[in-house]
Amino acid sequence: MGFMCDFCGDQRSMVYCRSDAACLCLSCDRNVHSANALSRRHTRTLLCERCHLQPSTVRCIEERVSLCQNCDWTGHGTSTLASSSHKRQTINCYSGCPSAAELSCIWSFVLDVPSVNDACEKELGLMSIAETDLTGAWSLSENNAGQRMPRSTEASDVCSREKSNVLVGSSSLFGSRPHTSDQSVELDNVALPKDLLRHHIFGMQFCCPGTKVAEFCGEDADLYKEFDMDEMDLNLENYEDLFSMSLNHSEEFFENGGIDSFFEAKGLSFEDSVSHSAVAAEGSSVGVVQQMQPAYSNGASADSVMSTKTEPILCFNSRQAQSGMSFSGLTGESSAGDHQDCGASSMFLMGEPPWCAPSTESSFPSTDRNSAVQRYKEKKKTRKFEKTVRYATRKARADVRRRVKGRFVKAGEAYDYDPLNQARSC
DNA sequence: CCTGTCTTCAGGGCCACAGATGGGG
DNA sequence: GCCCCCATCTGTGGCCCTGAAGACA
Repeated sequence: MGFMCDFCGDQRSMVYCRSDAACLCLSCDRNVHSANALSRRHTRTLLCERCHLQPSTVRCIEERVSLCQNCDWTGHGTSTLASSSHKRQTINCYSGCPSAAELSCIWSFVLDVPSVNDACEKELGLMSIAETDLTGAWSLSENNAGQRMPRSTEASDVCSREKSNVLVGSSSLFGSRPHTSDQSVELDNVALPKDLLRHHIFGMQFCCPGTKVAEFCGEDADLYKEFDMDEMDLNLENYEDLFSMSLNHSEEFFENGGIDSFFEAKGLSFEDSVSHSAVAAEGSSVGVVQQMQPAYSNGASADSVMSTKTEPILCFNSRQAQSGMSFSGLTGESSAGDHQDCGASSMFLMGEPPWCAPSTESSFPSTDRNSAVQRYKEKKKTRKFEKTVRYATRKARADVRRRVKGRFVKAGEAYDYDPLNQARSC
């Protein structure tokens, strides 16, 4: 790894692929990762512009430089440094083969770099995307209180902030960024790049077996093929059971207690989205899909965001759901490592981000963060780790089997616990 | 600040037995 | 190739034990 692209050795390296442990220029990144479905799943992020060795996790807005955790910590971590108050923005990973326009949406600052801009236009080309009416039932969660991210941008810059929120994206919509449920931002009020939004929408639909890209995308279908996640093995055992519900019945669904009750009835664990990523899904008012899609399949281009050994446990933000059926994130028992793949988002889960020195230099309100951490801990405490039962018959038998101190006993022998009678024989 | 004690929590093991699996005839 | 028989393996839930981690004096 170094300053030059590991693949061509000719161009300046711009992105870091964790899966390949390689630094690549944009053109090689696209070439290498468009080879097959598996390579498209590799998550990449910008390369640290200081050490040129590690993937960057944060961009210092003041210095206009992308930094890895180490360099960020070195440069900003000490509260005595003036730079410690620099406003920083989380950089997240992406996968698939995004166009230059999409990259510029994900990393709004990318086009600040002339070489990147040139490479984008030259190697990738800009794609024209028809306007699509996407207003309506979408809602996206804002940053978690624990996030350091776009809060650092000025409040007056609503558009850019929301752009960052949503698009920094692979981990905003796709990724592992935690969020709180009570901080929703309606897209109606936000100027979102619609092309990328379409990716989120259709990318999710792609992953739904049987869904035809063309049905939704029309002549733009090709554009979204790169985000096609048909190959993904979702292994969602309760898929049909969960999502066979038609959106036509969504009103009844919510009247009956919404998603909480639904998950309870299904025997699935339900986690607050605090611990999970924000993944948008279609609202009923979009009126395109007839069935709800498994939100976590929307990992679509985020693929490796949930490095996808995921139990069929979905995270669903009920409040968002009630306000228009917008899904929020999910994965099952995402490990910290899973989140780390996507940059700093996991740090909220794991504790203090490197740049979040326990002092006041952060622009983020500590009370919000503390409350978010508190909520997360409470949720974690009460979280139910459901396990998958492979053989229902064995479970049924075990459920009625008599025991002594929790151990099964032979039929007819003395027992101290009978699941059927809750009685003791001795 | 260090040390010892207590509490809390997570993870693994144990048990019987029906069903799954694989080998041999 | 197909069928049958037999031995072995697997997985199921509740309780207990143990070690790690945190809280507290």
